[in-house]
Amino acid sequence: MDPVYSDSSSCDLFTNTDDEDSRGASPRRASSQPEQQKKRRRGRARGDGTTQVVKKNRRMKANDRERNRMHNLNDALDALRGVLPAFPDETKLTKIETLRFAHNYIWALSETIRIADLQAPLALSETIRISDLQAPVLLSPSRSPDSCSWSSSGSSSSSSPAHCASSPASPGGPEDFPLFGFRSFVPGIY
DNA sequence: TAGGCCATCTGGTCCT
DNA sequence: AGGACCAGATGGCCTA
Repeated sequence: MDPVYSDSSSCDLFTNTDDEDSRGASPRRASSQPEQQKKRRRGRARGDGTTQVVKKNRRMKANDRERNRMHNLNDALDALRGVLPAFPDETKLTKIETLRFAHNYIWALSETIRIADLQAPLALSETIRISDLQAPVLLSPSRSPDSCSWSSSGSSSSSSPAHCASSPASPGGPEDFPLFGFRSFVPGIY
């Protein structure tokens, strides 16, 4: 039953060398495999002794690579957390929260730029607050994604951030930029 | 204790 | 053939 060799030795190689599996964003997986085929076969791939050893070796190498890959992914996520506004309570954003928050944040910034462009002379000297924005930037203090709601008034233009966002009213406050204060959620980004 | 999040293992698929 | 990517499964940890 249990997962085979959980072989601890693993964790030592964080050597992120060659990084980035770069190869860019190749649109893999273009082929949409039939749903049914998604069933995984968990059966023992039986084999004779020698091939088993070879397979085990291959598996261990693949596990290492996969571990590294996930570590790289987590590093990237950490880097993303690093450039996002920090939360006062300094609790670490979860992965999904990080992605959603980044999504909202980018949207808010681009919206700020857009508005600044519209009212050019004024905007330069004035900080635009998220609450000034038309689109919903809704931040929920709780973690439950359910608490999200679209308060989008007036289908304002640009691409909606598909998110929930900010403490509704609560004008002023420490949040000239409310995004700093709470977590935001996107019920379903896409 | 249930539920959420996470790390890891694993096998399948695609690409080089 | 081997590596990258992906998604399902599993188990551990933590919190309400």
